[in-house]
Amino acid sequence: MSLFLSSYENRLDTKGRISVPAAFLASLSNEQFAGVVLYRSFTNNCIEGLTMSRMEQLASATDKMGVFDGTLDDLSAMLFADARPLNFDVTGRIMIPADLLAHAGITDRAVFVGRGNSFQIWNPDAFRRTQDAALSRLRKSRPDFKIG
Amino acid sequence: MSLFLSSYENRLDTKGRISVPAAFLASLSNEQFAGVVLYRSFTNNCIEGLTMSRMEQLASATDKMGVFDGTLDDLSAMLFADARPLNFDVTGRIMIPADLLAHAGITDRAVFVGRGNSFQIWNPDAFRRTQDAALSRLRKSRPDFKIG
DNA sequence: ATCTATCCCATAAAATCCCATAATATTATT
DNA sequence: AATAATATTATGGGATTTTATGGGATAGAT
Repeated sequence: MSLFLSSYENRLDTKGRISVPAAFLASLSNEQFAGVVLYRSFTNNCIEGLTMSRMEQLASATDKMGVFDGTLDDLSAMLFADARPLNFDVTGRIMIPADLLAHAGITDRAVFVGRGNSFQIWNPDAFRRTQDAALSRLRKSRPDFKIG
Repeated sequence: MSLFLSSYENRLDTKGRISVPAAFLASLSNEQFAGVVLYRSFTNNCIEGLTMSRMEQLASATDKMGVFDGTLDDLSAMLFADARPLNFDVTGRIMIPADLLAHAGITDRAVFVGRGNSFQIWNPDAFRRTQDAALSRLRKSRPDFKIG
């Protein structure tokens, strides 16, 4: 599966539609379901996004674990109940449900944020704030960190 | 995987394109993704470059966590959000996004600097300065280390 | 009938293709 | 070793395609 990388800011039109970035569409092109699955993040004021096949992976993972782990069971129950499968239209746009937009504080613009195997959708200002906070946290905790 | 070695200074054209050095293209020729992944260096005023397969390694390493609670390591979250996958054009050029150029202070020329498994892209003057500084640091710490 | 979602098409901006040419390096020839 | 011939690499620019976005028309639900 190809990764979700980078961040793309797009606009919601008057009908509430927003273009899924072309790079993300490419990552989703070999999925059988022509769309994405969205749900409210449990930890942030943002929307979480997954592919349908990843959703299915989660289902089979909880099948095995759920009986032994109460917390996991609660979480997955919540996730499945909350999840919204959304089809792309012909030009690759989706309509994000109003309650998700409200949860993320999104009105007219939104950022699609790559997270590797998943992605998030943020209010642009909120995202910038969180990124800055994460960066200074990183600099404080590992001032000498190296990548690669 | 073959290494990124040596440094090559190239010019950005009016459209913002720059040729990836032929030696680096050769190092990337057996990658499935015909391009590179760039991101702002967190520690220097330069751009970091990786192969896509290296990015995928990182993704599978972080895949274990964060499936349910959305928690990723700050570092990998930053990386995924910041990483720019850039395809080569037919002649082996890329377009470096404007914000990366700004971060590295690059206008019309840039140096591709080999770093073994990764590489960096620098403003030529800034690179020379850091190289000189590193060299004199080395000479100070080991007074018997002589070149030329 | 009114709202809402989806299809369909239009358009502007930006990215990419494709070909041409300049610069450099490499090889062959004397 | 010097020079010519050739291949490789870097760069420039017009033409084409992709991408994000806007909006009218159609169909289905309430």
